[in-house]
Amino acid sequence: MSAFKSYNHKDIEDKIYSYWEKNKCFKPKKNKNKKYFSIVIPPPNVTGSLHMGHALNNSIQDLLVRHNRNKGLETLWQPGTDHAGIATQLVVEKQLFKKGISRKDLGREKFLKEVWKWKEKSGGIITDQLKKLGSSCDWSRDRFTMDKGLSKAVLKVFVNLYEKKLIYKDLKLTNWDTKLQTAISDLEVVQKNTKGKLYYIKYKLAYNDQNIIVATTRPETMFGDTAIAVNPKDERYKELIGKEVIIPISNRKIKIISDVYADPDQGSGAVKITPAHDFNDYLVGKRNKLNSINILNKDGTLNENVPNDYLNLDRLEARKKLIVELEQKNYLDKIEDINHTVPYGDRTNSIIEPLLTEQWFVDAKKLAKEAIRQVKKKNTNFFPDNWKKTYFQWMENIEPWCISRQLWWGHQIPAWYTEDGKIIVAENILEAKKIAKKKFKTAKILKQDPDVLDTWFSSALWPFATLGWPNNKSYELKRFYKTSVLVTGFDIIFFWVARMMMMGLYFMKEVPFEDVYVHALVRDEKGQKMSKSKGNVIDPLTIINEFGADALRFTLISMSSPGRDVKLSVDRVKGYRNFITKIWNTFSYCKINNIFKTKNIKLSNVKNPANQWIIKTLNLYKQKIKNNINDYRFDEAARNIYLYIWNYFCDWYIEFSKPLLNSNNKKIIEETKNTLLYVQRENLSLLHAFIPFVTEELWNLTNYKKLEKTDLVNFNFKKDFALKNTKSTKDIDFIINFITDLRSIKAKLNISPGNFVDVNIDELPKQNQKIIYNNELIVKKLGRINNFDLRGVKSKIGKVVLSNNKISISFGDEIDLDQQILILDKKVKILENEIRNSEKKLKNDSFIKKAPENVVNQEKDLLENNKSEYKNLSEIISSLK
RNA sequence: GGGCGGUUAGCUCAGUUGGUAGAGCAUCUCGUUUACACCGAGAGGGUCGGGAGUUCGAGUCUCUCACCGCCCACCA
Repeated sequence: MSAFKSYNHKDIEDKIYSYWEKNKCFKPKKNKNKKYFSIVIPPPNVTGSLHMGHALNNSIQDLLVRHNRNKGLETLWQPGTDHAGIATQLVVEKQLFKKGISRKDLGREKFLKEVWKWKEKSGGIITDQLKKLGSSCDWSRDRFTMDKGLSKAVLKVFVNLYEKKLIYKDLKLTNWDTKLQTAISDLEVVQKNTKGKLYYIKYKLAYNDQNIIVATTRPETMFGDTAIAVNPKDERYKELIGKEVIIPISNRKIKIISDVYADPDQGSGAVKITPAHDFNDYLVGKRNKLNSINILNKDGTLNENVPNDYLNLDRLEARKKLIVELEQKNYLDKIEDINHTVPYGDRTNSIIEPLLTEQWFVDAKKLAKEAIRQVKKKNTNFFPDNWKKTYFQWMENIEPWCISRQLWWGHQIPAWYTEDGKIIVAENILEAKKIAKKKFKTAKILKQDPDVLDTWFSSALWPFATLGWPNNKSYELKRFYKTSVLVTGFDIIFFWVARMMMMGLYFMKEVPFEDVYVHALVRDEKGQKMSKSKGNVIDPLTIINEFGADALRFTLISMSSPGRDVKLSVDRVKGYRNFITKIWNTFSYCKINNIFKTKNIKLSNVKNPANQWIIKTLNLYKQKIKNNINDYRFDEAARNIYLYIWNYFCDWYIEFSKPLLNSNNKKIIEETKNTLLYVQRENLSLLHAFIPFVTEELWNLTNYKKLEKTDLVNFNFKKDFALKNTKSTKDIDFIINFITDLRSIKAKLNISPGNFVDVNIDELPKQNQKIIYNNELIVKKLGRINNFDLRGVKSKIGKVVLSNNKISISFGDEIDLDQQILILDKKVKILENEIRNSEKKLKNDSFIKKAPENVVNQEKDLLENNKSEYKNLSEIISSLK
C-alpha cells in the first residue's frame, strides 16, 4: 500500500471548509442534554480585515466551540458583524470624496443608500477571512447590528430605558470631535502625553493698575472666561476676592471668586474659569452660578463671542495670533515649557474640545449596580480572575454614557419633537403621533432627532438580540442564553463587556455569559505593538497562505498564556507547521502498514506492554488536555498535545510498533494494528479542535469516516478504552530509560547511532531481565543491539553503568577508553556532590522532624541510589585504568 | 496620583496546595533505521532582576528596591 502524498495545506484547507459549509456541519445538533455550549462572536467591524488580534480571538473561540461540539453538546457559535458607525461613514465619505462628492451634497438619504451599497459589496470580506481561519460559526444565523431584528431590539431598548428614565437628554459639557463634528464618549478619548507651553497672562484689575496673573495652556479660551478663581485660604489673593478684572483684548469684565478648586501651588495660584470649555471649570461654574460663554463653532473655529479679529479662526491658529498680540501689548508675563496630556479622538486623532451641547445619556450608574453584584456573586467569572478588578474599578466609578452621535450611519434615535420642542420617544412615528395626541394634544410632529446611537449601544445587546430577542419565544434565546463564555481582548472590557453585562441583566434578568475569557494583545516578536506606521504588522492571511491556518491557529493557541502578551514570531509558526507535517506522516506510516483496511476497531484485551503503554499514555494526556481546555489553559493544552503526539506517540510508540508489526506473531501484529487504528482515531479527535483542517482531511483519507459514519467535525468523543491491567506499562518506562541511556553512551563514545552492538549485562535484577526478554524485539530494534547476554559475561570493554545497572557493551575495536573514563569521572563528581547534599539534609534534625515522611523517604532513596551508582562507577573506572 | 502585569537557558516562554529548575526555537556532534531532513539520536547552556524575611526547605509565600510594560484619573 502506498504512502500519502506529502502534506500541503493549500490542497486541503479551502476544500475542507466549503465541504463543512455545504453540509451545514456547524449548525447546532439539537439534543435533550441539559448542558449546552454557546458563544457569541465579538462582532468585527464590517469595514475591518482580519488582523492578528482577530486571529487569536477566533482561534480560541473555535477551539472551544469545536471541542465542546465533539463532546456532544448542543453547540452554537453565533456570528455577525458590527456596523461601526464612525469607521464605516468615514470609509464611504472618503470614496465619495475621490469622486468630488461630499456627504452633504448627497443628503442623508442618498448617502445612507451609498453606505448600504458599500456594505453589500465589501462587508463580507472579514467574514470570508474568518472562514479562512476555520471558524466554525453557524453562518446561517449571521447577523449585522443594523439588520432588521437588531434595529428593532435597539428601538425597544431605547424606548424602554427612556420610559424608565434610564435614558435622558441633557445639556452638558461633552467631548467634541471637531473633525467629525460629533460628540464622543469618554472612552473614545485618548489622553496623550505632549510637550506644551504654559502661558502666564496678566489680567488688569478694574479698579487700579495692578495685575493678577493666571496660567493657562489654552490662552484662546480666555474669550470665554467668566471668572478668575483663587483659593479662599490663599493669603496673596484674599483682598481681591469679589473684585473685578478685565480680560485682555476682549476687555470684558469678570469677577475674582473664591473656590477651593484653585490650587495655590499650581501656576500662579489664580486660575481662569471657562465653564463652556473645561470640565473642571464647568463644575466651578455650576457651584458659583457663573455664566457659560461658548466661543467655538462645531468645527473648532472661533465664533461671534470673540473679538472680530479672531472670528472664524481655528482655535489653534487663534492661539498663535493671540500670543503675538498679548506679547505686543505687554499682557504676557512668561511662557514655560511643560509636559501635559492632551485629549485626542481615538478615530480621528484630532484634539478633542469640551463643548456644551445637548446629548442623550444612559444613566450607567444605576445599571452598573446589578452588573457589579452579579460578578461579585460569581455568576460571571473572569479568566484570568484579575480582570474583574479592572471591571469593578471602572463600574464603580462609571459616568453617564453619552450615546448620541452627530453622524448619519447608525441607528437613528427614536425621538421626535413637537413644534414647540417637546420630546416624544417611541418605536416609530405612528406611535409617536399617538403619544403626541394623547400627551400633548397635538398631532403636529416636526421632525425626528437627527442623531444616531453610539455603535456600542447596539453591540451591548448582542448576546440576546442575536438570539432572537425581543421575541422571547425564540428557541435559540431559550436554549443558548446565557452564553457559556465570552472570548475577548482586555481593550474592550469597558467598551463592550461592561455594557453587555448592564443591558443583558436589565432586559434578560440573567447575566449574558457565565465566563469571560480575556486574552492578551498580539505583538510582534520584539514585543512591539503591531502598527502600520511601524511596518511590523504580520498579516494573518500571509501566514495562512504560507504555513496554513492550522499552523497559525496552533501557534496562537500555544502562545496564549494568561496575563502575557502574545509575541508572535514566524519561527514558531514554522515549528508548528512542522508538527502538522509530522502528524500527517504518522498517518502515512499507518497507511503503508495497512492499518486502515480493517472494517472495525477490534480492541478487547490488549496484552502487549507497548500497546498497553500507548493506550495508557493516551488516556492520561486526553484527560490532561480536556482539563486544560476546561480551565482555559490553552497554552498548557497545546503543550500537552504536542508533547504527547511528538515525544510519546511518534518518538516511542511508532518505533515500538515497527518490530511488532514486523514480527511473525500474528496475534501481536493484529493487536498492534488495532491499537494504532484506535489511537490514531483518538489522536484525530483530540487534535481536531486545534487543527481542524488537516485532521478532517486525514479522517477522510483514512477509513474513519466510514467506520464512524460521521465527519470528524461532528464526531463525538467516545469513552476511553479501559485497560484490564496496566502493570506492564511500567516495563516500557524502564525500556525507554534503558534505550535512552544506551544511545547516550554510544554517542559519547563516538559510536555511530546506527551501529549494532553486543551488550553484556553484569548485575541485572531478575525482574528487569524478564522485562528485557519480554520486549526483546523492541529492545533489539530500538537499541540497535545484535545480541545481549544478561548472565554476567565478564568483559572489560565498554563497561558503563546504565539505568543503574552495571553493564558492558561490546562495540568492536573502535572504543575509546580514555574518552570513557573522562565521561565517567564527570559523572562521579556530580554524584559526589549530590550525595554530600543528601547527607547534609538527612543529618539535619529539623528536616527529619518537620518535613513530611514521604519527602524524607524520597531523600533517603535518592541517597541510596546515588551511593550504589557511585560505587558501581568507581569500580568500573578502576577496572578500566 | 490610583491600579494591574512582567523580570527564569542565547531567544520566546512554562513552572497550579513551597519538596531534585523544564519545553520549543537557536547552537554543537553524529546519523538515512517501515512514516517524516518540515526528520532521527545525543550534547552543551540557568547563583530563577537585586536585597531582606518566614520556613527543615523559596523560582513559588511576605516585605523592600530596581528596571520594563499596560490601564484609569488629573494637570493652571
